[in-house]
Amino acid sequence: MARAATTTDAFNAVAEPWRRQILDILASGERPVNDLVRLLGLSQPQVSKHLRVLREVEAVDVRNEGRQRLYRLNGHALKPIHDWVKKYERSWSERFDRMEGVLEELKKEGDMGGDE
Amino acid sequence: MARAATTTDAFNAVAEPWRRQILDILASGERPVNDLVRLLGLSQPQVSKHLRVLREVEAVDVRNEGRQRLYRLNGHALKPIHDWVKKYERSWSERFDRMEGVLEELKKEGDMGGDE
DNA sequence: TTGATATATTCCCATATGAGAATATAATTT
DNA sequence: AAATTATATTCTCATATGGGAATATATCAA
Repeated sequence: MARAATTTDAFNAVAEPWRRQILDILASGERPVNDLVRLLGLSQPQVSKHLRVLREVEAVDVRNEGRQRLYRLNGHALKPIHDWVKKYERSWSERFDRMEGVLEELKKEGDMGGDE
Repeated sequence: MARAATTTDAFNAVAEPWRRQILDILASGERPVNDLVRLLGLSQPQVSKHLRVLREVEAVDVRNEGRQRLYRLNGHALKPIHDWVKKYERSWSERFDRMEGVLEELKKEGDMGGDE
Protein backbone atom coordinates (compact mmCIF):
# COMPACT_ATOMS: atom_id res chain seq x y z
CA MET A 1 0.00 0.00 0.00
CA ALA A 2 1.14 3.56 -0.58
CA ARG A 3 1.04 6.38 1.92
CA ALA A 4 -2.42 7.50 3.04
CA ALA A 5 -4.01 10.22 0.96
CA THR A 6 -3.45 13.78 2.10
CA THR A 7 -7.22 14.05 2.17
CA THR A 8 -7.54 11.21 4.67
CA ASP A 9 -7.52 13.49 7.70
CA ALA A 10 -6.21 16.78 9.03
CA PHE A 11 -2.92 15.19 10.16
CA ASN A 12 -2.08 14.31 6.58
CA ALA A 13 -3.42 17.55 5.16
CA VAL A 14 -1.30 19.82 7.34
CA ALA A 15 1.86 17.80 6.89
CA GLU A 16 2.42 20.03 3.87
CA PRO A 17 3.95 23.39 4.88
CA TRP A 18 2.14 25.47 2.25
CA ARG A 19 -1.17 24.20 3.55
CA ARG A 20 -0.26 25.27 7.06
CA GLN A 21 0.65 28.69 5.72
CA ILE A 22 -2.68 28.93 3.94
CA LEU A 23 -4.47 28.23 7.20
CA ASP A 24 -2.27 30.77 8.98
CA ILE A 25 -3.30 33.42 6.49
CA LEU A 26 -6.98 32.48 6.66
CA ALA A 27 -6.79 32.71 10.43
CA SER A 28 -6.91 36.49 10.02
CA GLY A 29 -10.05 36.34 7.92
CA GLU A 30 -11.75 35.28 4.74
CA ARG A 31 -9.72 35.58 1.53
CA PRO A 32 -10.16 35.06 -2.21
CA VAL A 33 -7.79 32.67 -3.95
CA ASN A 34 -5.78 35.40 -5.61
CA ASP A 35 -4.90 36.95 -2.28
CA LEU A 36 -3.32 33.65 -1.30
CA VAL A 37 -1.55 33.40 -4.64
CA ARG A 38 0.02 36.80 -4.08
CA LEU A 39 0.82 36.29 -0.43
CA LEU A 40 2.38 32.87 -0.91
CA GLY A 41 4.08 33.43 -4.24
CA LEU A 42 2.77 30.12 -5.54
CA SER A 43 1.14 29.51 -8.88
CA GLN A 44 -2.64 29.83 -8.94
CA PRO A 45 -3.20 26.15 -9.81
CA GLN A 46 -1.02 25.05 -6.91
CA VAL A 47 -2.97 27.19 -4.51
CA SER A 48 -6.27 25.84 -5.84
CA LYS A 49 -5.00 22.30 -5.41
CA HIS A 50 -3.89 22.88 -1.85
CA LEU A 51 -7.24 24.50 -1.12
CA ARG A 52 -9.01 21.45 -2.46
CA VAL A 53 -7.18 19.24 0.00
CA LEU A 54 -8.04 21.60 2.84
CA ARG A 55 -11.66 21.61 1.71
CA GLU A 56 -11.81 17.82 1.65
CA VAL A 57 -10.67 17.54 5.24
CA GLU A 58 -13.01 20.45 6.06
CA ALA A 59 -10.29 22.70 7.37
CA VAL A 60 -11.71 25.48 5.19
CA ASP A 61 -15.11 26.51 3.90
CA VAL A 62 -15.82 28.34 0.65
CA ARG A 63 -18.37 30.89 -0.40
CA ASN A 64 -19.03 32.37 -3.83
CA GLU A 65 -18.97 36.13 -4.16
CA GLY A 66 -19.28 37.22 -7.75
CA ARG A 67 -16.46 35.64 -9.64
CA GLN A 68 -14.40 35.21 -6.54
CA ARG A 69 -14.38 32.29 -4.17
CA LEU A 70 -13.85 33.36 -0.61
CA TYR A 71 -12.11 30.84 1.61
CA ARG A 72 -12.49 30.82 5.33
CA LEU A 73 -10.83 28.85 8.08
CA ASN A 74 -12.75 26.08 9.79
CA GLY A 75 -10.66 25.35 12.86
CA HIS A 76 -12.76 22.42 14.03
CA ALA A 77 -10.84 20.13 11.69
CA LEU A 78 -7.68 20.86 13.65
CA LYS A 79 -9.05 19.89 17.03
CA PRO A 80 -8.06 16.21 16.74
CA ILE A 81 -4.47 17.28 16.17
CA HIS A 82 -4.57 19.56 19.17
CA ASP A 83 -6.18 16.89 21.32
CA TRP A 84 -3.56 14.35 20.34
CA VAL A 85 -0.48 16.49 20.77
CA LYS A 86 -1.70 18.11 23.96
CA LYS A 87 -1.11 14.86 25.81
CA TYR A 88 2.61 15.37 25.26
CA GLU A 89 2.71 18.94 26.51
CA ARG A 90 4.30 17.89 29.79
CA SER A 91 7.15 16.13 28.08
CA TRP A 92 8.94 19.24 26.96
CA SER A 93 8.38 21.36 30.02
CA GLU A 94 11.37 22.26 32.18
CA ARG A 95 9.79 20.54 35.13
CA PHE A 96 9.54 17.32 33.18
CA ASP A 97 13.16 17.49 32.06
CA ARG A 98 14.22 18.03 35.67
CA MET A 99 12.07 15.12 36.77
CA GLU A 100 13.58 12.80 34.18
CA GLY A 101 17.03 13.82 35.30
CA VAL A 102 16.18 13.01 38.89
CA LEU A 103 14.79 9.62 37.91
CA GLU A 104 18.01 8.82 36.07
CA GLU A 105 20.01 9.72 39.15
CA LEU A 106 17.87 7.61 41.41
CA LYS A 107 18.24 4.69 39.05
CA LYS A 108 22.04 4.94 38.98
CA GLU A 109 22.26 5.20 42.75
CA GLY A 110 20.06 2.16 43.05
CA ASP A 111 22.32 0.15 40.73
CA MET A 112 25.42 1.08 42.71
CA GLY A 113 24.23 1.07 46.29
CA GLY A 114 22.77 -1.86 48.25
CA ASP A 115 24.74 -4.90 49.50
CA GLU A 116 22.65 -7.95 48.57
CA MET B 1 8.40 16.72 -6.99
CA ALA B 2 6.87 14.03 -4.83
CA ARG B 3 5.46 14.50 -1.38
CA ALA B 4 7.96 15.43 1.32
CA ALA B 5 9.65 12.53 3.08
CA THR B 6 8.02 11.30 6.26
CA THR B 7 11.39 11.95 7.88
CA THR B 8 11.31 15.62 6.92
CA ASP B 9 9.75 16.74 10.19
CA ALA B 10 7.43 15.67 12.98
CA PHE B 11 4.35 16.84 11.06
CA ASN B 12 5.04 14.32 8.33
CA ALA B 13 6.14 11.59 10.72
CA VAL B 14 2.98 11.63 12.82
CA ALA B 15 0.65 11.82 9.82
CA GLU B 16 0.82 8.01 9.93
CA PRO B 17 -1.60 6.60 12.57
CA TRP B 18 0.59 3.67 13.60
CA ARG B 19 3.38 6.07 14.43
CA ARG B 20 1.08 8.09 16.63
CA GLN B 21 0.06 4.87 18.37
CA ILE B 22 3.68 3.97 18.92
CA LEU B 23 4.27 7.32 20.58
CA ASP B 24 1.13 6.86 22.65
CA ILE B 25 2.47 3.57 23.94
CA LEU B 26 5.92 4.95 24.62
CA ALA B 27 4.34 7.79 26.56
CA SER B 28 3.86 5.33 29.41
CA GLY B 29 7.52 4.37 29.42
CA GLU B 30 10.43 2.75 27.67
CA ARG B 31 9.66 -0.38 25.63
CA PRO B 32 11.52 -2.98 23.57
CA VAL B 33 10.45 -3.45 19.95
CA ASN B 34 8.69 -6.73 20.59
CA ASP B 35 6.37 -5.12 23.10
CA LEU B 36 5.25 -2.77 20.38
CA VAL B 37 4.89 -5.64 17.93
CA ARG B 38 2.59 -7.44 20.33
CA LEU B 39 0.65 -4.38 21.40
CA LEU B 40 0.07 -3.11 17.88
CA GLY B 41 -0.38 -6.42 16.10
CA LEU B 42 1.93 -5.31 13.31
CA SER B 43 4.75 -7.31 11.79
CA GLN B 44 8.14 -6.80 13.39
CA PRO B 45 9.69 -5.29 10.25
CA GLN B 46 6.86 -2.79 9.98
CA VAL B 47 7.35 -1.70 13.55
CA SER B 48 11.09 -1.35 13.03
CA LYS B 49 10.48 0.75 9.96
CA HIS B 50 8.07 3.06 11.75
CA LEU B 51 10.54 3.36 14.61
CA ARG B 52 13.24 4.38 12.17
CA VAL B 53 11.11 7.25 10.93
CA LEU B 54 10.41 8.34 14.50
CA ARG B 55 14.11 8.13 15.28
CA GLU B 56 15.02 10.27 12.29
CA VAL B 57 12.72 13.08 13.39
CA GLU B 58 13.99 12.53 16.95
CA ALA B 59 10.59 11.75 18.38
CA VAL B 60 12.14 8.71 20.06
CA ASP B 61 15.51 7.73 21.50
CA VAL B 62 16.98 4.24 21.64
CA ARG B 63 19.18 2.43 24.10
CA ASN B 64 20.73 -1.02 23.85
CA GLU B 65 20.04 -3.45 26.64
CA GLY B 66 21.38 -6.89 25.90
CA ARG B 67 19.81 -8.04 22.71
CA GLN B 68 16.90 -5.70 23.11
CA ARG B 69 16.60 -2.14 21.93
CA LEU B 70 14.63 -0.01 24.32
CA TYR B 71 12.75 2.86 22.75
CA ARG B 72 11.75 5.92 24.68
CA LEU B 73 9.61 8.91 23.83
CA ASN B 74 11.29 12.23 23.14
CA GLY B 75 8.43 14.68 23.29
CA HIS B 76 10.47 17.72 22.27
CA ALA B 77 10.03 16.77 18.63
CA LEU B 78 6.29 17.30 19.01
CA LYS B 79 6.50 20.81 20.36
CA PRO B 80 6.43 22.49 16.91
CA ILE B 81 3.15 20.72 16.19
CA HIS B 82 1.70 21.84 19.48
CA ASP B 83 2.91 25.40 18.96
CA TRP B 84 1.38 25.56 15.52
CA VAL B 85 -1.99 24.05 16.32
CA LYS B 86 -2.38 25.92 19.59
CA LYS B 87 -2.95 29.14 17.68
CA TYR B 88 -6.23 27.69 16.45
CA GLU B 89 -7.50 26.62 19.84
CA ARG B 90 -9.93 29.54 20.02
CA SER B 91 -11.54 28.63 16.74
CA TRP B 92 -13.38 25.59 18.02
CA SER B 93 -14.46 26.95 21.38
CA GLU B 94 -18.12 27.60 22.00
CA ARG B 95 -17.42 31.24 22.63
CA PHE B 96 -15.85 31.56 19.21
CA ASP B 97 -18.76 29.87 17.48
CA ARG B 98 -21.12 32.25 19.23
CA MET B 99 -19.00 35.20 18.24
CA GLU B 100 -18.96 34.17 14.60
CA GLY B 101 -22.72 33.81 14.67
CA VAL B 102 -23.10 37.30 16.05
CA LEU B 103 -20.81 38.72 13.41
CA GLU B 104 -22.91 37.08 10.69
CA GLU B 105 -26.02 38.64 12.15
CA LEU B 106 -24.49 42.08 12.32
CA LYS B 107 -23.36 41.76 8.72
CA LYS B 108 -26.83 40.84 7.48
CA GLU B 109 -28.44 43.67 9.37
CA GLY B 110 -25.91 46.05 7.89
CA ASP B 111 -26.69 44.89 4.34
CA MET B 112 -30.43 45.37 4.84
CA GLY B 113 -30.57 48.58 6.77
CA GLY B 114 -29.48 52.01 5.54
CA ASP B 115 -31.04 53.97 2.65
CA GLU B 116 -28.17 54.99 0.35
C1' DT C 1 30.28 -23.70 17.09
C1' DT C 2 25.52 -24.19 16.59
C1' DG C 3 21.18 -22.55 17.61
C1' DA C 4 17.81 -19.33 19.25
C1' DT C 5 16.17 -14.73 20.05
C1' DA C 6 15.66 -9.69 19.01
C1' DT C 7 15.87 -6.27 15.73
C1' DA C 8 17.09 -3.95 11.30
C1' DT C 9 17.52 -3.78 6.35
C1' DT C 10 16.59 -4.82 1.52
C1' DC C 11 13.69 -5.84 -2.37
C1' DC C 12 9.39 -5.54 -4.65
C1' DC C 13 5.11 -3.29 -5.83
C1' DA C 14 0.78 -0.52 -6.07
C1' DT C 15 -0.39 3.93 -5.13
C1' DA C 16 -0.47 8.86 -3.93
C1' DT C 17 2.01 12.70 -4.30
C1' DG C 18 3.44 18.03 -5.54
C1' DA C 19 4.99 20.78 -9.26
C1' DG C 20 4.49 22.69 -13.97
C1' DA C 21 1.95 23.30 -18.20
C1' DA C 22 -2.13 23.46 -20.53
C1' DT C 23 -6.83 23.76 -20.48
C1' DA C 24 -11.61 24.05 -18.70
C1' DT C 25 -15.33 26.49 -16.30
C1' DA C 26 -17.72 30.41 -14.53
C1' DA C 27 -18.94 35.17 -13.80
C1' DT C 28 -18.37 40.00 -15.39
C1' DT C 29 -17.57 43.68 -18.53
C1' DT C 30 -17.65 45.77 -23.04
C1' DA D 1 -21.04 37.77 -28.48
C1' DA D 2 -16.34 38.59 -27.41
C1' DA D 3 -12.96 39.65 -24.22
C1' DT D 4 -11.46 39.61 -19.50
C1' DT D 5 -11.02 38.06 -14.91
C1' DA D 6 -11.02 34.43 -11.25
C1' DT D 7 -10.64 29.84 -10.20
C1' DA D 8 -10.59 24.72 -10.91
C1' DT D 9 -9.24 20.60 -13.31
C1' DT D 10 -6.46 17.52 -16.14
C1' DC D 11 -2.15 15.68 -17.72
C1' DT D 12 2.50 14.15 -17.12
C1' DC D 13 6.37 12.94 -14.31
C1' DA D 14 9.85 12.01 -10.63
C1' DT D 15 9.73 10.45 -6.22
C1' DA D 16 8.43 8.64 -1.63
C1' DT D 17 5.52 5.70 0.35
C1' DG D 18 3.74 1.36 3.49
C1' DG D 19 3.15 -3.47 3.39
C1' DG D 20 4.87 -8.26 2.69
C1' DA D 21 8.58 -11.45 2.16
C1' DA D 22 13.13 -12.54 2.61
C1' DT D 23 17.33 -11.77 4.63
C1' DA D 24 20.97 -9.57 7.40
C1' DT D 25 22.96 -8.41 11.89
C1' DA D 26 23.74 -8.76 16.78
C1' DT D 27 23.48 -10.86 21.22
C1' DC D 28 22.86 -14.64 24.22
C1' DA D 29 22.54 -19.78 25.24
C1' DA D 30 23.94 -24.68 24.93
